[in-house]
Amino acid sequence: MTNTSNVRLKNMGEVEQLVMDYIWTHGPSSSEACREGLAASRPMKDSTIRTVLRRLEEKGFLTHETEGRTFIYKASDARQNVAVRAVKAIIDRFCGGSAEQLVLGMVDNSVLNRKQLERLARKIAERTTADRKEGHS
Amino acid sequence: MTNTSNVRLKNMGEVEQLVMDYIWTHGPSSSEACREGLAASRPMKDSTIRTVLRRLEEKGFLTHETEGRTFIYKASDARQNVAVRAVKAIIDRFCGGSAEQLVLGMVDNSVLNRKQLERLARKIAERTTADRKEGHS
DNA sequence: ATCTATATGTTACATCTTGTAACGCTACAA
DNA sequence: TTGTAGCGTTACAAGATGTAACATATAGAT
Repeated sequence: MTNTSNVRLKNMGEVEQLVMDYIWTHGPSSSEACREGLAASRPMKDSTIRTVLRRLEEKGFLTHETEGRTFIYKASDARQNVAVRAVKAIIDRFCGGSAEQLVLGMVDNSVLNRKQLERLARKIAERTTADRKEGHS
Repeated sequence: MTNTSNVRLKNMGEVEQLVMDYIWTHGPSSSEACREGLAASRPMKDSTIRTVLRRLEEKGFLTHETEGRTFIYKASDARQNVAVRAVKAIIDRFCGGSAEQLVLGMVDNSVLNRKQLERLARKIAERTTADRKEGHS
């Protein structure tokens, strides 16, 4: 419930996205690994990608540890959690903090299709039951 | 299904947010109305707010019509639709286009509480049934 | 007809963010 | 010891955003 992070969830730029996606997909990586992995779609000088990595770390999306003398960057958070936090930010901004309206809107707008809705309903049912047993609100 | 808008949903800046919120809350407004309405929390020169309004219109968030010689700005879209579109953007970016994972994540993260989940489940049930009758996917 | 208040048009500018990169320094390997 | 692989530092252009001054036009009052 507590606002876990003061870290402002600024938008990532296009390249920052690419790099995050690379790391989310390939796991902890060196700057060189990123550079090579992205070289085909997005050639970058090594200093470029290192700058991007550093900034992503400053923003809290990445952390790094040293292996030998090489920095290994890894995502601070799973892709999905970042997504959820981003959505949370939107909810706070546009929906006065209530996610419900938004999700209803998504349902109305068919952002979710039938199959998904069914699975979702099941999941919600489980969750609801579990909560009730544990007496959560 | 079709990508309805090419309008890139760039983040609004802080002041732009304030102005949009004002108009969403108060309905179509002149620049002066906005200025006065926001004066307490955010004093601005008239040329300032007019610039903001113009930019919001350029971005497609507002339109205006003339009443006498005064511009009356109104939101192009309801707050909620903008929110849904913003979330859609996130889904495309982080979830490969599938909203399901995200919403499940929201459920797991208690972004939605029990009461909301129940209402949501009901709504989903309705929606699902309706779809089935009409044979939608 | 002229003047004035009010509303819009235009232009400017500082700060931040993002993409891109050059240089320079250091430590390990041959 | 010397090259090279990696990091540190600094720079800079373009775009976004907040802020505002100055110019122009026009409806209404006198």
